Amino acid sequence: MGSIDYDTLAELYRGKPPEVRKAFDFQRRLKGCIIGERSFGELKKVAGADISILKSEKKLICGIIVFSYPDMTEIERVYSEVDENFPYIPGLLAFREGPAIIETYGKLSVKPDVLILDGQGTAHPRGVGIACHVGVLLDVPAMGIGKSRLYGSFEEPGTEKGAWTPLTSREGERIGAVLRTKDRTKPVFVSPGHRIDLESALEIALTCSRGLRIPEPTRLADTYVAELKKGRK
DNA sequence: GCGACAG
DNA sequence: ATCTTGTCGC
Repeated sequence: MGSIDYDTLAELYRGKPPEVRKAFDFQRRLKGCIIGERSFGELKKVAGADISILKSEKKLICGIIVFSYPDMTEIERVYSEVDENFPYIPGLLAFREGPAIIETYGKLSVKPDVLILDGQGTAHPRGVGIACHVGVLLDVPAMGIGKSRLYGSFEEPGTEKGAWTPLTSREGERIGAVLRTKDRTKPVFVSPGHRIDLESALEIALTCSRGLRIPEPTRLADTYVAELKKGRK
């Protein structure tokens, strides 16, 4: 693993007014730890994570569900409630949701081969979206599937399921892809997080999309945390 | 200075 | 993320 230490992270999260400059420094260091190649064998388990917010309690509810791949049969689901101590700032989403996801991941008795996160991986202004951030800190293969664009330019992909176009950074680098997961619906934004390449991420995203726009892992994790939230109200 | 801006 | 009614399509 790289040289990222939790003390720096914990210190950062404690900052009352968000210390954006320190977050940027952290992302710069984290970027050097990202492995952009596929480093896992046969894909047998995938997991999806999502967050919902308990505004009154100032807490985040995180849920993670592990599925067998490619049949998408649920294997395990866990959740946790964590204090909300960082605001939502575009480009710094991982500092808000990352701690909850990391804590919840630790509760899994079955670890997935790939973790799918709601949001971007390398398709980020500094190349370190939440999928990279969480993937590196947990040292687990991770990828991001976002419902909308954060960074990068692209051409609209074809309208048929499976069609995709590259997401390009300002410097001309291919940082992700815009993928049509369902015919004639808004495409999703796929990008590598850690220990995976774009081609593998695209294949996984498409295989997990069972006729719906949002791939099963994150889609079901979303309904899971929504139910947990409802039950707490 | 003026937009853009994951969840 | 969250708020929030009806409504269009399979």
